[in-house]
Amino acid sequence: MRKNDINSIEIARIAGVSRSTVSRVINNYPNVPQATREKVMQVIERYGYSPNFSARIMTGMKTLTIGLFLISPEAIHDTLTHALIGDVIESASSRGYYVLTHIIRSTGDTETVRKVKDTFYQRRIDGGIFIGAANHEPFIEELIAKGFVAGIVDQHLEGRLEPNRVICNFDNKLGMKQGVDYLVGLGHRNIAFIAGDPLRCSGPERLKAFQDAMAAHGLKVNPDWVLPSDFSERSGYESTARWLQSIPDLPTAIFACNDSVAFGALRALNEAGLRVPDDISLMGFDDHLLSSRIQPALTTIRVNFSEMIDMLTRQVIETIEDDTQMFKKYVGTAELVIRDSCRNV
Amino acid sequence: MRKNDINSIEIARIAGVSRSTVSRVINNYPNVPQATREKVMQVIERYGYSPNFSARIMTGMKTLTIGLFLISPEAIHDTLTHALIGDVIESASSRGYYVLTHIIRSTGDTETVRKVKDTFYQRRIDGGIFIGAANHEPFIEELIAKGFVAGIVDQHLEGRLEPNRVICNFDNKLGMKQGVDYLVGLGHRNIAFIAGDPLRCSGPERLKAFQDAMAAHGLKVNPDWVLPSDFSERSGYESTARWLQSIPDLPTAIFACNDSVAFGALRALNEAGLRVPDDISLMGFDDHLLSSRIQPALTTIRVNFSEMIDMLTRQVIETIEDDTQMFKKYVGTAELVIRDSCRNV
DNA sequence: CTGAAAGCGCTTACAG
DNA sequence: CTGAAAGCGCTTACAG
Repeated sequence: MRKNDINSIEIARIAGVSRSTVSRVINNYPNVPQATREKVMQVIERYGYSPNFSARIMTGMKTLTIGLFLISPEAIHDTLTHALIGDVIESASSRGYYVLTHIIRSTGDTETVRKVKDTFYQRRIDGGIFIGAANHEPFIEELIAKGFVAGIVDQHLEGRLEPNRVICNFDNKLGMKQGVDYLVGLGHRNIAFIAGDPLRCSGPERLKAFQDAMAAHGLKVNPDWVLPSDFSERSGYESTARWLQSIPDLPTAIFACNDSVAFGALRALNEAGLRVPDDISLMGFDDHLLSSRIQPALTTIRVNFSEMIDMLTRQVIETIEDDTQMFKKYVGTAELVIRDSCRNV
Repeated sequence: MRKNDINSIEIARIAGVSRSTVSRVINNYPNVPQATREKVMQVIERYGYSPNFSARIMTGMKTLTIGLFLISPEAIHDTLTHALIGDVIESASSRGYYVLTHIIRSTGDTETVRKVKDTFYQRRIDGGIFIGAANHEPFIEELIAKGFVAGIVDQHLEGRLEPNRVICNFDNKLGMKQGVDYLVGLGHRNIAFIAGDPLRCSGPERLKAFQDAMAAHGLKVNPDWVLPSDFSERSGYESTARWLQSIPDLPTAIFACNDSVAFGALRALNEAGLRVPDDISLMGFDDHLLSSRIQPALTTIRVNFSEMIDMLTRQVIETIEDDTQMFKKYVGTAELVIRDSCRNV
């Protein structure tokens, strides 16, 4: 394309000052007399001049851009993920920031990881937000160690309290407790659990919280009733289908680590001729956008994603703009939402 | 933050060549002997060097980034819009491109428009995609006139066939015809229409297509039965509610310009004690993600948004990479999807 | 208060 | 095949 119409040298010449002064005006330096400022501003306005972005970055200025990196092996067709992206953009835009988004198919692909790291090293962004990463993801830790600000959804690393690490977590403990209390209150004693990705923070955390909540009622968890998944609908379906073929007797309820997995489990149950909640109760976690719309409407634990993402984005930006900030962690709320997928036994 | 660890001068020194040669290696120039290339590459690998992004841009290189600009007065909480954003990111990521997203609340805000234009002028992006713009949006036309490549969803401007203009449209004519044919086939003669935003391309286009399709059956459109909207659910609700209070008698069916508007109309109808489809039939356009899930499931015209967006993104990137490309326009498909919201009369 | 100059890190004709 | 040098457009100590 063509180069910028006009540069600061031209503006300086026309306004009858030096480039230094033009720069001072643009950057609102205090030591410029009002008269000079106005004179320069007029020329700037007249010619529609705006300083070259790359040139400014090379001198060390901020980019007013944050990166958004989605780690997802599959194409992103999940409405919840879409909403998260939208929330980050919404939140950043409202603060005058751009969002540079990229999907990371696999963190094992060195080429991709290199490109993402370069985004930071080359200062295309002032900071980044990571969604879907493993609890311990080496390249993210490397970036944090180098001092870049990183916002991470769903992470818990003991003792890592760097000021440039911004965390936002789910209240898995509270959520699981509410869910289990509710199921037990309905008379359930035999409850299966579909666990999430063991590498992600909420995978083991939700499982542990489930076990603890069960134990609080003096109930123990049958190891054969803990199924694996990776938080995806597909894995929920496959895992449940396989499990149904292998077990001698059924629990009265299934608690899924999230709603997507519950959707998959529901499908597998239906295909096996089991009806929810008549034959078996099903409980989710997250309150996915579709949870109120499926048949039967899913009883679940509501997480306020919009609020969490907005908070995370806001704090990432604050940390970028003020490097005296401390380590920050936000924990979202968890609230039982009773619908139609669980019944009395 | 801190500056890049190492620069091309260092690499050159260590490899025992000049910066020119390092640059030639990085950019895969042919005139570098294999031995030299390997020697330099080794040093680059060893030090994890990658050339500074801003510096490269200043010399006129591509940014491998496209802008995505969403024009929307309201906060974006619509799942369809979220999906569109996801599709652009998905499509661009798969081609190695980053997406810089920004929401434009109002094209009347000169400050915002200025910032968006600067994104192009300052070469932060190689091209942009616009969603939700008016059919004729001055600042977009200005960018196209300056030679920037712009991908636009839903635009038709007679005779504007610049090679850097990439268009993707809906087949409004075919869609409306299918919808009207279906309704007429069910016995409907009196059909109301909720029109879309008159400034957007598909607003007047769908209305015209509706009128033409009706005329083809010898039916004329009652002017009192053409309601306004701006394509939003809210406007569909408000417009329908107001209209219901003012009209002496009801049509047997309502054709909404899109599904969001249909959702709003449905709510207004329900609140007025009218049931769909028993008391009145309702038809949408787009096949929104929720259309199959609402009560009653909405009969509508399916548009393959994912495919449209993927095509648009792809062609924008192709146009960026090869400036000998011609003007391109893609028209999506339109297909009747029969569900439960229309009945025989 | 203000200008001349250095510096940011590349790429690309140009000359050899 | 390769290097020295110009150029991209800013900002920011520095000196006055």
